[in-house]
Order: sequence, then structure tokens, then C-alpha cells
Amino acid sequence: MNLLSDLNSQQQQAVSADPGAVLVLAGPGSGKTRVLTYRIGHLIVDRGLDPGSILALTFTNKAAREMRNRVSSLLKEHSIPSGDRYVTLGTFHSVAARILRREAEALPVTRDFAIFDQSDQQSLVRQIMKVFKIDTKQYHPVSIHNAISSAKNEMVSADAYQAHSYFEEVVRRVYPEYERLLRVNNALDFDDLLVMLASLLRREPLVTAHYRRNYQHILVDEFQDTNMVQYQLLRLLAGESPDLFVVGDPDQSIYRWRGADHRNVERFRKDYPDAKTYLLEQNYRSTQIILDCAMGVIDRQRGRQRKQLFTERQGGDPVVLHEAYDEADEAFFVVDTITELQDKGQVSPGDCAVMYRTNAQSRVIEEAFIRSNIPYRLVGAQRFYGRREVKDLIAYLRVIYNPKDQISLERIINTPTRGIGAKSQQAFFEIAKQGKIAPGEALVQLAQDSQSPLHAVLSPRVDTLLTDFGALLADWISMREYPVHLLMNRVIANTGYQSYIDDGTEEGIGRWENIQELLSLAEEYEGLTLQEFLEHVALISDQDTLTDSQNAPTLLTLHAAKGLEFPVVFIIGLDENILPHQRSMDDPEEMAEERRLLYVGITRAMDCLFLCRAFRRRVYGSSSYCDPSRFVRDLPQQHVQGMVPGGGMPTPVSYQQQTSWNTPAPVREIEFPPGSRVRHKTFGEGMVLESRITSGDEEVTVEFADVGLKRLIASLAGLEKLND
DNA sequence: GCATCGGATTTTTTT
DNA sequence: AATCCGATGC
Repeated sequence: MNLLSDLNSQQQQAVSADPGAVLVLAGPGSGKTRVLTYRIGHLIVDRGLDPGSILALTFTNKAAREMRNRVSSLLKEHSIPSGDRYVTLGTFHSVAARILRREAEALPVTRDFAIFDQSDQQSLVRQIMKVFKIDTKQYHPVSIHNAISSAKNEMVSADAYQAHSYFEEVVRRVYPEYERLLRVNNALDFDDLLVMLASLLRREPLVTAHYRRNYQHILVDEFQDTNMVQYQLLRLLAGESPDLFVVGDPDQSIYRWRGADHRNVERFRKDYPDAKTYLLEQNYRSTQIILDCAMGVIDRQRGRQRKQLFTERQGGDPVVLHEAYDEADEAFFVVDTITELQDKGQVSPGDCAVMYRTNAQSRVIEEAFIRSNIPYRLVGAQRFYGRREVKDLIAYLRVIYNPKDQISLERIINTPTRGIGAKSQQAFFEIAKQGKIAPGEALVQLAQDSQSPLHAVLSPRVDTLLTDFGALLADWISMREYPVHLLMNRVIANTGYQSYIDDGTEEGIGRWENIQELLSLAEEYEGLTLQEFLEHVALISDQDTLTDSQNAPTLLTLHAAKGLEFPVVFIIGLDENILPHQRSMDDPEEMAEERRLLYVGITRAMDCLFLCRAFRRRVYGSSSYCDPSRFVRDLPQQHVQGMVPGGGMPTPVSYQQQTSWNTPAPVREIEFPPGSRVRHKTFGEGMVLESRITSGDEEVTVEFADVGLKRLIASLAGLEKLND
């Protein structure tokens, strides 16, 4: 049986492309994952390649898992025996971690390095700022850390970092210390996993040669979300004459804030001039009406390669726009509509999804579901792994695995409280530092060596306390090889953790339930070593927490929705300052990303799409009115039902006059409508993407051929209108 | 060393 | 409104 016969002709061409640099631009729902898995299948089945020579990279564990399953069933179908060597398939971060552990000798950390998650990274920064006496109110540790992270993603080392502002001067001071302390903790942060590997490959030609030989065929999912380091990593691994198959959709690039650079698509074309490009435009997911709405939103975007999405599912239900009174009313509409659709019998609860811009928006929706007694599932790793009690237990495990991890040790050394307060801790850490020994290791030494000089320098009380705790730690360390859940149980028992968190209140019981969930999770991953378990926990993504076990509506952010599909989709909060988010208002690039975000949301819908907004909304406590999102104006009117842009439709009288989906009548006429060509004295020629009347003047956003996006005031800029 | 109180702050999105 | 941080008092 021919493997290609399952595919449409565009897909076939991509899948069977000759080895080399291949770029597949895949519209939403066009069978992107299918093409990737079939490509792997094609390489093995039709071209007889060794599965072990194939490396496939994704962004989430979930995507990796899915692809692995699909590849293995594909191979089974074509009766390819699973040999000794498998396809290497994982996220950028997990594959990098695996390689780094193998190559640890060439690194400033040992192979047991810990992976610091975001909150560890932030507490490290906070600590440094405290030591340096930098006001954490004036400079948010979070923003300092973000600056460090973006520098790392652009591969600017601490030494090379240049400050151009006072803020950056602060960053410049913190950055080297941050790096130093990571090493002291024998830890890497997320960025390090990629940066260290890239610099290792650059430094060690032999190592690079080894991995190039090993992974001769590389495939990348969601290529538009790669950042600078990831791109460099690909180039390093791929080598001179690469077989590099990348799949992506620049229209779905929504991780700019995390360093993703959709221009990597352009870079790829430039770096591999012989690259073949394939377009996948047939959509197998949505109705034509939904696609038309999606295209209406995205076609306003700057100089992109336009894809003409089409589907065999002509027509479809109109898209419903709903204007609620406030967020509670909006939530009510969602829950009510879901109930109604269910009662009609065509929709099962699990078919529905509610998407929003910010996590904060989920609460109101959750409350509405709870009040109506409808179960729901909420996507978000933070929800579980961010819980204090979960983090505590993970911190115990991390110290057991890597006693050098001081950040985790600080978290648990007095949790539950065992009389080792801040002062004692400080003294102890100082002593350990003088003795040039990691505090975690010092604890073990205290317990195991009664002659240790450390005993003498500690006050008798603190000495006893620390020695006792060290004995516990030493005991746990001896159990490192035990199944993780047994070790965890031991820690809980030894520390009296249950009585510490479960105080009998509802909250306490909830916390204990979280611990039990963590325990059963550990049991589920029975085969994993402690190292693997910790790595899994560190590199987990929000999407990974999504299980299809229960048939209930799904609540998730638009970001988390990428790559998923649902028969019925609600997108809530289509208001100015929410979507687009307030933070994106003064940067055209960010505004463009908001637009793509909505595009991603719309294209998740298979059959029905509901777009909601609220007339007034609560922001940080106080309530205020809000305007409809500008993106609503770009929906094709003939496909939209409800409060139609440009047509006054049934709006409750009480607030009809004050709001509408319409653009308010401009004081001044728009002179440069979106789409028109203009010339600017210094910027040259460009196309107007957006035009708004603000305080009597016209504010236009123009994509210039030479200089990119600019935002201008028409009367000041002296724009000249060109005829096409 | 711990609890409590008051105050400020709230950067969407996450590997 | 809620949460998180830090300072204060016991």
C-alpha cells in the first residue's frame, strides 16, 4: 500500500519532496501534523532510512507524544518492524537537556544539573537584587529577569551585554551574578538548555560532527515560533547540506514576547536559497464561513505571504457576535448557550471550548459553570504546578536529587517549620560558603560526620536542628533510586507535611488533595527515574495538562489553544484593551500579534463560533465601560449574526445608545483607508494597514517596504497618497 | 522565629 | 478584589 495515497496533492508533494531544505507553510487545519508524521514515515518506509537518524522537534510534550504515536502506528501499518533505533522526537528543551546531560563534561555543571523553572529564576534575581541593594519596587525582578532572558535568547552573554539605559545598567549588573549563581546551584534555566547546547556545538567541532552524523534528517514543527537560539541550533545541527524539513505558519506566530521570531521563516529562505517551499491551503477543520471570518481578520496583516484557505465544507452556521452587559453576563451567555446546544442534542459538552486573552478572565467563567453545576476542565500548568504545596514537595525532590540546589533548599529548610529561621539560615549559608561547600552537602556532612568542623562554628541549638534535618536528607538521598512516589511518601511522612498543610479548613483539604494528585502523578510515571520525573515536571507545558478524559467544556487561553480544535468555540472579551491587550497598544508589531492571536482562536472552530464582548467590565476592582475590539470590524458582515459591525442590530435598549460594534462617527474623514498605498519623505513607499481617527487627527499604521511598520499622524507626517 | 497587619501593585501570553 | 511583599510587633 502506498503511504502517499492518504494525502491530498499539496500534502503529497511536501511529504515526498527530495531531501534538502524544505519549508512547508501550512494553514490552520491543513494537516500539518499529518504531513510531518507522513514525512517521517516516508523517509523510513519509502526511502529506507534508519529511524535512528531522524530528529523531530516540537514545542510541547503533547505534540511530541502525539507525533510519536502517529508515527509508530504508521510504521505498524506498513509492517516496519520497530528496530533497535527509534526516531528521536521531543521538544527543543527536552532534547537539548538530554544531549547536555550526555555531554556534561564539557559544561560548567555536572550531569545532575537541575532545571530552574520560572519562579526559581525569579527568586534568584530577587535574591541578587537584595544583595546588591537594588530597589525591587523601582525595578521589578520580573522585568529584570525578562531582560536577561531575552538577552540569552539572542545569545548575548553576560560579558557582552551592553547597557543603553539605566534600566539596562541594572540588568548588566545583575546578569553575571545570575549566571554565576545558577552555576553554583548546579542549575540551568530554560534558556540555558538551548544556549549552552548552541555554544557547545559551536565550540566543539567533534561533538557537532557526532550529532550531525547521528541526526541526518531533522524535522521541525511550529517553525514560526522558533527563536534566535533555536534557529542557530538548527543550523548547527543541520550542517552544510542539510535535510531539514520545517513546517509552520507565520500567521500563527504568537510567541514574539518569548523571543520567537517569525522572520526565521525569511531567514530560512535566505540561508537555504535552494529550499523548496510548499503551501498547504486546504482546510479540513472549519466551515467556509469560519474560514472567511479568519481570513477577514488576518488579511489586514502586513506583507505576509497570503494563503487562500479553502474547504469542501461550504457555508455553515453564521458566526454569532454577542454583546453582554458585563463579564458576569458574558459568562452567563456562554454557559447558557452551551446548555442550549446540548439540549438540542447535537453537541456534547466536551465539544465546546471557551477561549480568552488572559488567565484572569477564566474566573468569572468558572464561577458561572460552578453555579450551573456544570463540570469544566481548565487548561493551565500553573494552576497545578504553581501551587505552593506542590512546589514545596518538588523542591524536596530537587534537593534530594541535586543537593547543590540552594534555591530549593531555602524553600524547604524550614517548611514545615522546624525552628530554622531566617537568621539561622543566613548564618548557616554563610558558613557553608566559607567552607566552600554547598549548603545541601553541608547538611549531609553534619549528619554523617560528628567530627565535622562545621559543628563547632554553629550555635549548639542550630547545630542540633540542622544535624537532625541533615540526617533526614541523607536518608532520602539514599533512597534516590526508589520509585518516586515512595520517596515522596517518605518525605511527607518524615516531615509531617500533611498536618502542616491540612489544617481542616476547606483550603487545607484542597491543598492535601493537590499533594495526593502529585503522588498519583508520580505513580503514573512509575518507570521514570527521579531525574526524568523532575525534568518532566520542569518542562511541562500548559497544553500538556489537557487530557481528554472528561467530557466537559474546556477553558483555555488563546495561546494554549494553538494546535487544538473544537466543534464549538467561544472567544470572550473581544474588547479594546483586552483583545487587543492594553500592553500592545503602542507597538505595531505587538498589535499585529494580537491580530494573529484572534486568528488562531477563530481557526480552532470546526462548526460554530461565538464571539463575545461586554459593555462594561471590572478592571482591578473598579468597573468601567469598554469599546468593542477593532478586530470585529474586519469580520465579513454577511457571515456575522448578532451585533453586526456596521449594522445596528438588537441591542438591549438600556445601553443601546452608548455602545455598538460600529466605529464611532469620525470627526474627520479617513483619508488613508487601510489598503491604500502611500509615500513618505524618508520612509519611502508603503501600504496603510490601519487608520484611526484620534482626537481630530488621523493616525495611520503603515507597512513600509524598506523600514517596516510605522505609526504616524497623517497631518504631521505629510503622507502622499499613491494611485495603484 | 512566627504571625499578623498594612500597603502597594496587578507585564496577558509560557518552554 | 485579590494577592503578594515587607515590616512590625510578640
